[in-house]
Amino acid sequence: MVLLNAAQFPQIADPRHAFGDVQTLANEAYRAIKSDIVRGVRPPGERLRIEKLRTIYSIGPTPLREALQRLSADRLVVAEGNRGFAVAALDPVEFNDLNTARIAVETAALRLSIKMGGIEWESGVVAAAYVMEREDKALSETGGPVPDSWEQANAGFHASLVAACGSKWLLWTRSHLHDLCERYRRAAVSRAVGDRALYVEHSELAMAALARDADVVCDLTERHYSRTAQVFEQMARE
Amino acid sequence: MVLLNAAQFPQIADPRHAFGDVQTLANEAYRAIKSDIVRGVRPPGERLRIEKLRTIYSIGPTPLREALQRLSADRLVVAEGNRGFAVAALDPVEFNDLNTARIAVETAALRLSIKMGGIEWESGVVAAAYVMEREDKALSETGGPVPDSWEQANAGFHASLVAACGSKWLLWTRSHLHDLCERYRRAAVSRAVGDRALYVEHSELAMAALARDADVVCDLTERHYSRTAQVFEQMARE
DNA sequence: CTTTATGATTTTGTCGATGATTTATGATAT
DNA sequence: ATATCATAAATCATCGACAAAATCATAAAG
Repeated sequence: MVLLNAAQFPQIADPRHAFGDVQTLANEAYRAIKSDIVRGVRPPGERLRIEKLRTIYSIGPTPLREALQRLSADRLVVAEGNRGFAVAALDPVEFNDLNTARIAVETAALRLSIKMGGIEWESGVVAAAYVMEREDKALSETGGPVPDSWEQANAGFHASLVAACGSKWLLWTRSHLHDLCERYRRAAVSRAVGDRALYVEHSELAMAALARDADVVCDLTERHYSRTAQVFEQMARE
Repeated sequence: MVLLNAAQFPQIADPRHAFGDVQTLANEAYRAIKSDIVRGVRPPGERLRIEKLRTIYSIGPTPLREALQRLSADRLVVAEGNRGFAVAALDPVEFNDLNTARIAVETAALRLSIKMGGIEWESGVVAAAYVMEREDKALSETGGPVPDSWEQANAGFHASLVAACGSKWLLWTRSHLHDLCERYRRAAVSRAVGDRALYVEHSELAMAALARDADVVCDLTERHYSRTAQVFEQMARE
Protein backbone atom coordinates (compact mmCIF):
# COMPACT_ATOMS: atom_id res chain seq x y z
CA MET A 1 0.00 0.00 0.00
CA VAL A 2 1.38 3.35 -1.01
CA LEU A 3 1.58 5.92 1.71
CA LEU A 4 1.44 9.62 2.28
CA ASN A 5 1.21 12.80 0.42
CA ALA A 6 2.37 12.54 -3.14
CA ALA A 7 2.15 16.25 -4.02
CA GLN A 8 -1.55 16.80 -4.37
CA PHE A 9 -1.64 19.70 -6.71
CA PRO A 10 1.19 21.82 -8.09
CA GLN A 11 1.78 25.04 -6.24
CA ILE A 12 -1.11 27.38 -6.18
CA ALA A 13 0.24 30.74 -7.19
CA ASP A 14 -2.86 31.89 -8.98
CA PRO A 15 -4.29 34.71 -6.86
CA ARG A 16 -7.83 33.67 -7.69
CA HIS A 17 -7.36 30.60 -5.56
CA ALA A 18 -7.05 32.80 -2.51
CA PHE A 19 -10.80 33.39 -2.71
CA GLY A 20 -12.17 29.94 -2.17
CA ASP A 21 -13.00 27.84 -5.18
CA VAL A 22 -12.62 28.84 -8.75
CA GLN A 23 -15.96 29.61 -10.26
CA THR A 24 -17.16 26.55 -12.07
CA LEU A 25 -20.78 26.15 -13.08
CA ALA A 26 -21.13 23.01 -11.01
CA ASN A 27 -19.95 24.92 -7.92
CA GLU A 28 -22.26 27.78 -8.67
CA ALA A 29 -25.20 25.44 -9.08
CA TYR A 30 -24.28 23.69 -5.85
CA ARG A 31 -24.25 26.90 -3.88
CA ALA A 32 -27.41 28.28 -5.44
CA ILE A 33 -29.46 25.13 -5.01
CA LYS A 34 -28.20 24.54 -1.49
CA SER A 35 -29.09 28.07 -0.53
CA ASP A 36 -32.54 27.71 -2.06
CA ILE A 37 -33.18 24.45 -0.27
CA VAL A 38 -31.98 25.69 3.07
CA ARG A 39 -34.00 28.88 2.86
CA GLY A 40 -37.15 27.08 1.85
CA VAL A 41 -37.32 28.43 -1.70
CA ARG A 42 -37.33 24.81 -2.79
CA PRO A 43 -39.68 23.16 -0.34
CA PRO A 44 -39.08 19.74 1.23
CA GLY A 45 -40.11 16.90 -1.04
CA GLU A 46 -40.01 18.92 -4.25
CA ARG A 47 -38.79 16.98 -7.22
CA LEU A 48 -35.72 18.55 -8.75
CA ARG A 49 -36.26 17.99 -12.43
CA ILE A 50 -33.25 18.72 -14.54
CA GLU A 51 -35.13 20.51 -17.30
CA LYS A 52 -36.84 22.78 -14.80
CA LEU A 53 -33.62 23.59 -12.99
CA ARG A 54 -32.02 24.20 -16.37
CA THR A 55 -34.40 27.03 -17.09
CA ILE A 56 -34.27 28.43 -13.56
CA TYR A 57 -30.52 28.59 -13.18
CA SER A 58 -29.54 28.76 -16.88
CA ILE A 59 -27.07 25.94 -16.42
CA GLY A 60 -26.71 22.80 -18.50
CA PRO A 61 -27.64 19.35 -17.28
CA THR A 62 -24.12 18.12 -16.55
CA PRO A 63 -23.10 20.69 -13.93
CA LEU A 64 -26.59 20.52 -12.47
CA ARG A 65 -26.35 16.79 -11.98
CA GLU A 66 -22.92 17.15 -10.42
CA ALA A 67 -24.28 19.67 -7.96
CA LEU A 68 -27.20 17.40 -7.12
CA GLN A 69 -24.89 14.46 -6.52
CA ARG A 70 -22.90 16.52 -4.05
CA LEU A 71 -26.08 17.66 -2.34
CA SER A 72 -27.26 14.09 -2.09
CA ALA A 73 -23.97 13.16 -0.43
CA ASP A 74 -24.73 16.02 1.97
CA ARG A 75 -28.18 14.50 2.51
CA LEU A 76 -30.00 17.69 1.65
CA VAL A 77 -31.20 15.97 -1.48
CA VAL A 78 -32.28 12.39 -2.00
CA ALA A 79 -31.36 10.62 -5.21
CA GLU A 80 -33.15 7.60 -6.55
CA GLY A 81 -31.57 5.80 -9.48
CA ASN A 82 -33.38 6.52 -12.75
CA ARG A 83 -35.89 8.64 -10.87
CA GLY A 84 -33.89 11.75 -10.39
CA PHE A 85 -33.59 13.94 -7.36
CA ALA A 86 -35.82 15.52 -4.74
CA VAL A 87 -35.38 17.89 -1.83
CA ALA A 88 -35.07 15.82 1.35
CA ALA A 89 -38.25 15.74 3.40
CA LEU A 90 -38.72 17.48 6.72
CA ASP A 91 -40.12 15.45 9.56
CA PRO A 92 -40.10 15.96 13.33
CA VAL A 93 -38.95 12.41 14.07
CA GLU A 94 -35.98 12.96 11.81
CA PHE A 95 -35.28 16.24 13.51
CA ASN A 96 -35.19 14.65 16.93
CA ASP A 97 -32.85 12.01 15.63
CA LEU A 98 -30.66 14.57 13.92
CA ASN A 99 -30.68 16.64 17.07
CA THR A 100 -29.36 13.78 19.18
CA ALA A 101 -26.43 13.46 16.82
CA ARG A 102 -25.89 17.17 16.79
CA ILE A 103 -25.98 17.52 20.55
CA ALA A 104 -23.50 14.68 20.93
CA VAL A 105 -21.03 16.25 18.52
CA GLU A 106 -21.56 19.78 19.76
CA THR A 107 -21.11 19.00 23.45
CA ALA A 108 -17.96 17.02 22.74
CA ALA A 109 -16.57 19.95 20.78
CA LEU A 110 -17.65 22.38 23.50
CA ARG A 111 -15.84 20.49 26.23
CA LEU A 112 -12.64 20.41 24.21
CA SER A 113 -12.96 24.03 23.24
CA ILE A 114 -13.61 25.20 26.79
CA LYS A 115 -10.63 23.24 28.01
CA MET A 116 -8.26 24.43 25.34
CA GLY A 117 -9.47 27.90 24.41
CA GLY A 118 -7.16 30.85 25.05
CA ILE A 119 -7.69 34.55 25.21
CA GLU A 120 -8.36 34.88 21.50
CA TRP A 121 -11.08 32.26 21.82
CA GLU A 122 -12.66 34.23 24.64
CA SER A 123 -12.59 37.42 22.66
CA GLY A 124 -14.13 35.61 19.71
CA VAL A 125 -16.99 34.46 21.92
CA VAL A 126 -17.53 37.95 23.26
CA ALA A 127 -17.56 39.40 19.77
CA ALA A 128 -19.99 36.81 18.44
CA ALA A 129 -22.26 37.17 21.46
CA TYR A 130 -22.39 40.90 20.87
CA VAL A 131 -23.61 40.43 17.32
CA MET A 132 -25.98 37.69 18.40
CA GLU A 133 -27.57 39.90 21.04
CA ARG A 134 -28.33 42.57 18.51
CA GLU A 135 -29.88 40.05 16.10
CA ASP A 136 -31.89 38.32 18.81
CA LYS A 137 -33.41 41.58 19.94
CA ALA A 138 -34.13 42.69 16.41
CA LEU A 139 -35.82 39.39 15.71
CA SER A 140 -37.98 39.50 18.83
CA GLU A 141 -39.17 42.97 17.86
CA THR A 142 -39.89 42.41 14.21
CA GLY A 143 -41.05 38.80 14.42
CA GLY A 144 -41.82 37.18 11.09
CA PRO A 145 -39.54 34.91 9.12
CA VAL A 146 -35.96 34.46 10.23
CA PRO A 147 -33.68 36.78 8.25
CA ASP A 148 -30.39 35.55 6.85
CA SER A 149 -28.54 37.94 9.12
CA TRP A 150 -29.95 36.19 12.18
CA GLU A 151 -29.00 32.78 10.80
CA GLN A 152 -25.52 34.06 10.13
CA ALA A 153 -25.16 35.50 13.61
CA ASN A 154 -26.51 32.31 15.16
CA ALA A 155 -24.11 30.15 13.15
CA GLY A 156 -21.24 32.46 14.05
CA PHE A 157 -22.12 32.50 17.73
CA HIS A 158 -22.28 28.74 18.16
CA ALA A 159 -19.21 28.31 15.98
CA SER A 160 -17.27 30.72 18.16
CA LEU A 161 -17.97 28.58 21.22
CA VAL A 162 -16.46 25.45 19.68
CA ALA A 163 -13.78 27.22 17.66
CA ALA A 164 -10.93 26.17 19.94
CA CYS A 165 -11.76 22.47 20.07
CA GLY A 166 -8.63 21.71 18.12
CA SER A 167 -10.04 19.26 15.60
CA LYS A 168 -10.76 20.40 12.09
CA TRP A 169 -12.76 17.26 11.45
CA LEU A 170 -14.86 17.68 14.54
CA LEU A 171 -15.67 21.20 13.38
CA TRP A 172 -16.45 19.92 9.90
CA THR A 173 -18.81 17.26 11.22
CA ARG A 174 -20.44 19.77 13.47
CA SER A 175 -20.95 22.34 10.76
CA HIS A 176 -22.41 19.69 8.53
CA LEU A 177 -25.04 18.79 11.12
CA HIS A 178 -25.63 22.49 11.73
CA ASP A 179 -26.44 22.95 8.06
CA LEU A 180 -28.82 20.01 8.08
CA CYS A 181 -30.71 21.59 10.96
CA GLU A 182 -31.03 24.98 9.36
CA ARG A 183 -34.29 24.31 7.53
CA TYR A 184 -35.91 23.05 10.72
CA ARG A 185 -34.49 25.93 12.68
CA ARG A 186 -35.76 28.57 10.31
CA ALA A 187 -39.24 27.16 10.60
CA ALA A 188 -39.24 26.67 14.36
CA VAL A 189 -37.52 29.87 15.39
CA SER A 190 -39.78 32.18 13.43
CA ARG A 191 -42.76 30.52 15.02
CA ALA A 192 -41.52 30.45 18.59
CA VAL A 193 -39.92 33.83 18.65
CA GLY A 194 -42.58 35.24 20.93
CA ASP A 195 -42.41 32.51 23.54
CA ARG A 196 -38.67 32.18 23.71
CA ALA A 197 -36.16 34.54 25.16
CA LEU A 198 -33.46 33.69 22.65
CA TYR A 199 -31.29 36.51 23.88
CA VAL A 200 -31.31 35.07 27.38
CA GLU A 201 -30.54 31.56 26.20
CA HIS A 202 -27.61 32.78 24.14
CA SER A 203 -26.16 35.07 26.74
CA GLU A 204 -26.37 32.44 29.48
CA LEU A 205 -24.47 30.18 27.13
CA ALA A 206 -21.78 32.76 26.52
CA MET A 207 -21.40 33.53 30.21
CA ALA A 208 -21.03 29.90 31.19
CA ALA A 209 -18.50 29.35 28.42
CA LEU A 210 -16.38 32.29 29.52
CA ALA A 211 -16.63 30.98 33.09
CA ARG A 212 -15.27 27.68 31.70
CA ASP A 213 -18.11 25.72 33.19
CA ALA A 214 -18.32 22.92 30.66
CA ASP A 215 -21.12 21.02 32.38
CA VAL A 216 -23.41 24.02 32.42
CA VAL A 217 -22.58 24.93 28.83
CA CYS A 218 -23.39 21.45 27.62
CA ASP A 219 -26.58 21.35 29.60
CA LEU A 220 -27.71 24.72 28.28
CA THR A 221 -26.79 23.75 24.73
CA GLU A 222 -28.73 20.54 24.95
CA ARG A 223 -31.81 22.34 26.21
CA HIS A 224 -31.34 25.16 23.71
CA TYR A 225 -31.36 22.73 20.80
CA SER A 226 -34.05 20.47 22.19
CA ARG A 227 -36.39 23.39 22.66
CA THR A 228 -36.18 24.15 18.94
CA ALA A 229 -36.98 20.54 18.19
CA GLN A 230 -39.97 20.65 20.51
CA VAL A 231 -41.33 23.75 18.85
CA PHE A 232 -40.99 22.10 15.49
CA GLU A 233 -42.73 18.99 16.74
CA GLN A 234 -45.65 21.04 17.99
CA MET A 235 -45.87 22.89 14.68
CA ALA A 236 -46.06 19.60 12.84
CA ARG A 237 -48.90 18.41 15.05
CA GLU A 238 -51.01 21.43 14.12
CA MET B 1 -41.92 28.51 4.18
CA VAL B 2 -43.47 25.28 3.08
CA LEU B 3 -43.33 22.45 5.52
CA LEU B 4 -43.14 18.72 5.72
CA ASN B 5 -43.20 15.73 3.55
CA ALA B 6 -44.73 16.34 0.19
CA ALA B 7 -44.64 12.76 -1.13
CA GLN B 8 -41.03 12.27 -1.99
CA PHE B 9 -41.24 9.56 -4.58
CA PRO B 10 -44.21 7.53 -5.72
CA GLN B 11 -44.53 4.14 -4.13
CA ILE B 12 -41.73 1.79 -4.81
CA ALA B 13 -43.22 -1.42 -6.05
CA ASP B 14 -40.36 -2.37 -8.30
CA PRO B 15 -38.68 -5.36 -6.67
CA ARG B 16 -35.26 -4.17 -7.82
CA HIS B 17 -35.51 -1.37 -5.32
CA ALA B 18 -35.44 -3.92 -2.55
CA PHE B 19 -31.74 -4.43 -3.24
CA GLY B 20 -30.32 -1.02 -2.50
CA ASP B 21 -29.87 1.37 -5.37
CA VAL B 22 -30.72 0.75 -8.95
CA GLN B 23 -27.63 0.13 -10.96
CA THR B 24 -26.64 3.36 -12.59
CA LEU B 25 -23.18 3.89 -14.02
CA ALA B 26 -22.56 6.83 -11.71
CA ASN B 27 -23.34 4.63 -8.71
CA GLU B 28 -21.16 1.86 -10.02
CA ALA B 29 -18.29 4.25 -10.57
CA TYR B 30 -18.77 5.69 -7.09
CA ARG B 31 -18.56 2.29 -5.46
CA ALA B 32 -15.64 1.11 -7.55
CA ILE B 33 -13.53 4.21 -7.08
CA LYS B 34 -14.32 4.45 -3.39
CA SER B 35 -13.32 0.85 -2.90
CA ASP B 36 -10.11 1.38 -4.83
CA ILE B 37 -9.22 4.46 -2.82
CA VAL B 38 -9.99 2.88 0.51
CA ARG B 39 -8.03 -0.25 -0.29
CA GLY B 40 -5.03 1.66 -1.51
CA VAL B 41 -5.32 0.68 -5.16
CA ARG B 42 -5.45 4.39 -5.89
CA PRO B 43 -2.77 5.81 -3.62
CA PRO B 44 -3.14 9.06 -1.66
CA GLY B 45 -2.41 12.11 -3.73
CA GLU B 46 -2.93 10.41 -7.09
CA ARG B 47 -4.51 12.62 -9.69
CA LEU B 48 -7.77 11.19 -10.93
CA ARG B 49 -7.71 12.09 -14.58
CA ILE B 50 -10.96 11.54 -16.35
CA GLU B 51 -9.44 10.05 -19.48
CA LYS B 52 -7.44 7.55 -17.46
CA LEU B 53 -10.42 6.55 -15.33
CA ARG B 54 -12.43 6.26 -18.51
CA THR B 55 -10.18 3.53 -19.81
CA ILE B 56 -9.86 1.80 -16.45
CA TYR B 57 -13.54 1.57 -15.61
CA SER B 58 -14.99 1.74 -19.14
CA ILE B 59 -17.38 4.46 -18.10
CA GLY B 60 -17.99 7.78 -19.81
CA PRO B 61 -16.89 11.09 -18.40
CA THR B 62 -20.27 12.22 -17.11
CA PRO B 63 -20.96 9.42 -14.63
CA LEU B 64 -17.31 9.48 -13.61
CA ARG B 65 -17.47 13.15 -12.74
CA GLU B 66 -20.67 12.63 -10.80
CA ALA B 67 -19.01 9.89 -8.78
CA LEU B 68 -16.00 12.09 -8.12
CA GLN B 69 -18.22 14.94 -6.95
CA ARG B 70 -19.86 12.65 -4.45
CA LEU B 71 -16.49 11.37 -3.28
CA SER B 72 -15.28 14.91 -2.85
CA ALA B 73 -18.31 15.64 -0.69
CA ASP B 74 -17.26 12.57 1.31
CA ARG B 75 -13.76 14.05 1.53
CA LEU B 76 -12.09 10.97 0.15
CA VAL B 77 -11.30 13.01 -2.94
CA VAL B 78 -10.27 16.62 -3.23
CA ALA B 79 -11.59 18.70 -6.09
CA GLU B 80 -9.95 21.85 -7.31
CA GLY B 81 -11.88 23.94 -9.80
CA ASN B 82 -10.53 23.55 -13.35
CA ARG B 83 -7.81 21.27 -12.04
CA GLY B 84 -9.76 18.10 -11.64
CA PHE B 85 -9.70 15.61 -8.82
CA ALA B 86 -7.14 13.81 -6.70
CA VAL B 87 -7.21 11.16 -4.00
CA ALA B 88 -7.09 12.90 -0.63
CA ALA B 89 -3.66 12.81 0.97
CA LEU B 90 -2.78 10.76 4.03
CA ASP B 91 -1.01 12.53 6.82
CA PRO B 92 -0.53 11.64 10.49
CA VAL B 93 -1.55 15.07 11.73
CA GLU B 94 -4.81 14.74 9.83
CA PHE B 95 -5.30 11.30 11.27
CA ASN B 96 -4.91 12.54 14.82
CA ASP B 97 -7.39 15.28 14.09
CA LEU B 98 -9.80 12.89 12.46
CA ASN B 99 -9.38 10.52 15.36
CA THR B 100 -10.42 13.11 17.91
CA ALA B 101 -13.60 13.66 15.98
CA ARG B 102 -14.17 9.98 15.65
CA ILE B 103 -13.58 9.25 19.31
CA ALA B 104 -15.97 12.02 20.29
CA VAL B 105 -18.74 10.69 18.09
CA GLU B 106 -18.08 7.06 18.89
CA THR B 107 -18.04 7.46 22.67
CA ALA B 108 -21.24 9.48 22.57
CA ALA B 109 -22.90 6.75 20.55
CA LEU B 110 -21.48 4.07 22.83
CA ARG B 111 -22.91 5.67 25.97
CA LEU B 112 -26.34 5.92 24.40
CA SER B 113 -26.17 2.42 23.03
CA ILE B 114 -25.07 0.90 26.34
CA LYS B 115 -27.85 2.72 28.12
CA MET B 116 -30.57 1.79 25.68
CA GLY B 117 -29.50 -1.57 24.28
CA GLY B 118 -31.71 -4.58 24.91
CA ILE B 119 -31.20 -8.28 24.61
CA GLU B 120 -31.03 -8.24 20.84
CA TRP B 121 -28.27 -5.64 21.06
CA GLU B 122 -26.35 -7.87 23.44
CA SER B 123 -26.69 -10.85 21.18
CA GLY B 124 -25.54 -8.74 18.24
CA VAL B 125 -22.41 -7.80 20.16
CA VAL B 126 -21.73 -11.42 21.06
CA ALA B 127 -22.16 -12.51 17.46
CA ALA B 128 -19.92 -9.77 16.09
CA ALA B 129 -17.27 -10.42 18.74
CA TYR B 130 -17.24 -14.06 17.76
CA VAL B 131 -16.49 -13.23 14.14
CA MET B 132 -13.98 -10.59 15.18
CA GLU B 133 -12.08 -13.05 17.36
CA ARG B 134 -11.67 -15.45 14.48
CA GLU B 135 -10.44 -12.69 12.16
CA ASP B 136 -8.08 -11.22 14.73
CA LYS B 137 -6.45 -14.58 15.33
CA ALA B 138 -6.21 -15.32 11.64
CA LEU B 139 -4.60 -11.95 11.04
CA SER B 140 -2.06 -12.35 13.84
CA GLU B 141 -1.03 -15.72 12.38
CA THR B 142 -0.79 -14.79 8.74
CA GLY B 143 0.40 -11.21 9.18
CA GLY B 144 0.76 -9.25 5.94
CA PRO B 145 -1.75 -6.80 4.51
CA VAL B 146 -5.16 -6.49 6.12
CA PRO B 147 -7.69 -8.62 4.24
CA ASP B 148 -11.13 -7.28 3.41
CA SER B 149 -12.68 -9.90 5.66
CA TRP B 150 -10.87 -8.46 8.67
CA GLU B 151 -11.96 -4.94 7.78
CA GLN B 152 -15.51 -6.16 7.44
CA ALA B 153 -15.43 -7.94 10.78
CA ASN B 154 -13.86 -4.92 12.45
CA ALA B 155 -16.48 -2.59 11.00
CA GLY B 156 -19.23 -4.99 12.04
CA PHE B 157 -17.89 -5.39 15.54
CA HIS B 158 -17.63 -1.70 16.33
CA ALA B 159 -20.96 -1.07 14.63
CA SER B 160 -22.61 -3.70 16.80
CA LEU B 161 -21.51 -1.87 19.92
CA VAL B 162 -23.19 1.39 18.91
CA ALA B 163 -26.12 -0.18 17.11
CA ALA B 164 -28.63 0.59 19.85
CA CYS B 165 -27.76 4.28 20.22
CA GLY B 166 -31.13 5.21 18.78
CA SER B 167 -30.06 7.91 16.37
CA LYS B 168 -29.81 7.13 12.68
CA TRP B 169 -27.90 10.33 12.11
CA LEU B 170 -25.40 9.62 14.83
CA LEU B 171 -24.77 6.24 13.24
CA TRP B 172 -24.45 7.85 9.84
CA THR B 173 -21.93 10.40 11.08
CA ARG B 174 -20.04 7.68 12.84
CA SER B 175 -19.89 5.40 9.85
CA HIS B 176 -18.72 8.28 7.72
CA LEU B 177 -15.78 8.92 10.02
CA HIS B 178 -15.13 5.19 10.18
CA ASP B 179 -14.81 5.10 6.39
CA LEU B 180 -12.44 8.03 6.40
CA CYS B 181 -10.20 6.19 8.84
CA GLU B 182 -10.11 2.99 6.87
CA ARG B 183 -7.12 3.86 4.72
CA TYR B 184 -5.08 4.81 7.76
CA ARG B 185 -6.24 1.73 9.60
CA ARG B 186 -5.32 -0.65 6.84
CA ALA B 187 -1.81 0.75 6.78
CA ALA B 188 -1.31 0.86 10.54
CA VAL B 189 -2.91 -2.44 11.47
CA SER B 190 -0.95 -4.53 9.00
CA ARG B 191 2.23 -3.02 10.33
CA ALA B 192 1.49 -3.31 14.02
CA VAL B 193 -0.14 -6.68 13.95
CA GLY B 194 2.80 -8.29 15.72
CA ASP B 195 3.01 -5.82 18.59
CA ARG B 196 -0.69 -5.55 19.30
CA ALA B 197 -2.99 -8.08 20.82
CA LEU B 198 -5.99 -6.98 18.80
CA TYR B 199 -8.01 -9.92 20.00
CA VAL B 200 -7.51 -8.84 23.61
CA GLU B 201 -8.41 -5.23 22.87
CA HIS B 202 -11.58 -6.26 21.12
CA SER B 203 -12.70 -8.82 23.65
CA GLU B 204 -12.12 -6.48 26.58
CA LEU B 205 -14.28 -3.99 24.74
CA ALA B 206 -17.05 -6.53 24.24
CA MET B 207 -16.96 -7.67 27.86
CA ALA B 208 -17.16 -4.15 29.22
CA ALA B 209 -20.03 -3.35 26.89
CA LEU B 210 -22.01 -6.39 27.96
CA ALA B 211 -21.28 -5.44 31.57
CA ARG B 212 -22.79 -2.02 30.70
CA ASP B 213 -19.76 -0.21 32.00
CA ALA B 214 -19.87 2.84 29.75
CA ASP B 215 -16.86 4.57 31.27
CA VAL B 216 -14.60 1.59 30.71
CA VAL B 217 -15.92 1.04 27.19
CA CYS B 218 -15.25 4.63 26.24
CA ASP B 219 -11.82 4.55 27.78
CA LEU B 220 -10.91 1.33 25.99
CA THR B 221 -12.27 2.64 22.72
CA GLU B 222 -10.29 5.82 22.99
CA ARG B 223 -7.09 3.94 23.64
CA HIS B 224 -7.89 1.39 20.96
CA TYR B 225 -8.24 4.08 18.32
CA SER B 226 -5.39 6.21 19.56
CA ARG B 227 -3.03 3.29 19.42
CA THR B 228 -3.73 2.90 15.72
CA ALA B 229 -3.01 6.58 15.23
CA GLN B 230 0.27 6.26 17.11
CA VAL B 231 1.36 3.33 14.97
CA PHE B 232 0.60 5.33 11.88
CA GLU B 233 2.51 8.31 13.19
CA GLN B 234 5.55 6.16 13.82
CA MET B 235 5.32 4.64 10.34
CA ALA B 236 5.28 8.10 8.83
CA ARG B 237 8.39 9.08 10.75
CA GLU B 238 10.33 6.18 9.24
C1' DC C 1 22.62 29.41 -14.70
C1' DT C 2 18.20 31.05 -13.30
C1' DT C 3 14.13 33.37 -14.48
C1' DT C 4 10.61 34.92 -17.44
C1' DA C 5 7.79 34.80 -21.73
C1' DT C 6 5.53 32.11 -25.48
C1' DG C 7 3.41 28.60 -27.89
C1' DA C 8 1.94 23.56 -28.08
C1' DT C 9 -0.39 20.03 -25.71
C1' DT C 10 -3.06 18.05 -22.44
C1' DT C 11 -7.02 18.09 -19.51
C1' DT C 12 -11.05 19.98 -17.66
C1' DG C 13 -15.81 21.68 -17.81
C1' DT C 14 -19.78 22.23 -20.51
C1' DC C 15 -23.20 21.54 -24.04
C1' DG C 16 -26.59 19.28 -27.14
C1' DA C 17 -28.21 14.92 -28.66
C1' DT C 18 -29.68 10.06 -27.97
C1' DG C 19 -31.17 5.67 -26.07
C1' DA C 20 -33.17 3.70 -21.79
C1' DT C 21 -36.35 3.92 -18.09
C1' DT C 22 -40.11 5.59 -15.72
C1' DT C 23 -44.59 7.86 -15.48
C1' DA C 24 -48.94 9.20 -17.51
C1' DT C 25 -52.77 8.23 -20.62
C1' DG C 26 -56.39 5.78 -22.48
C1' DA C 27 -58.58 1.60 -24.17
C1' DT C 28 -60.42 -2.85 -23.06
C1' DA C 29 -62.23 -6.27 -20.17
C1' DT C 30 -64.09 -7.84 -15.72
C1' DA D 1 -66.82 1.62 -11.42
C1' DT D 2 -62.37 -0.80 -11.06
C1' DA D 3 -58.54 -3.33 -12.76
C1' DT D 4 -55.31 -4.56 -16.29
C1' DC D 5 -52.62 -3.76 -19.97
C1' DA D 6 -50.61 -1.41 -24.05
C1' DT D 7 -49.09 2.76 -25.85
C1' DA D 8 -47.46 7.60 -25.64
C1' DA D 9 -45.12 11.23 -23.27
C1' DA D 10 -41.91 12.77 -20.17
C1' DT D 11 -37.72 12.35 -17.77
C1' DC D 12 -33.34 10.36 -16.76
C1' DA D 13 -28.61 8.73 -17.63
C1' DT D 14 -25.09 8.60 -20.80
C1' DC D 15 -22.24 9.67 -24.67
C1' DG D 16 -19.26 12.27 -27.98
C1' DA D 17 -17.63 16.67 -29.17
C1' DC D 18 -16.01 21.35 -28.31
C1' DA D 19 -14.36 25.49 -25.96
C1' DA D 20 -11.85 27.20 -22.01
C1' DA D 21 -8.39 26.62 -18.89
C1' DA D 22 -4.26 24.73 -17.04
C1' DT D 23 0.12 22.43 -17.70
C1' DC D 24 4.27 21.51 -20.03
C1' DA D 25 8.17 22.33 -23.16
C1' DT D 26 10.99 25.34 -25.32
C1' DA D 27 13.30 29.50 -26.18
C1' DA D 28 14.65 34.27 -25.08
C1' DA D 29 16.25 37.51 -21.70
C1' DG D 30 18.44 38.90 -17.39
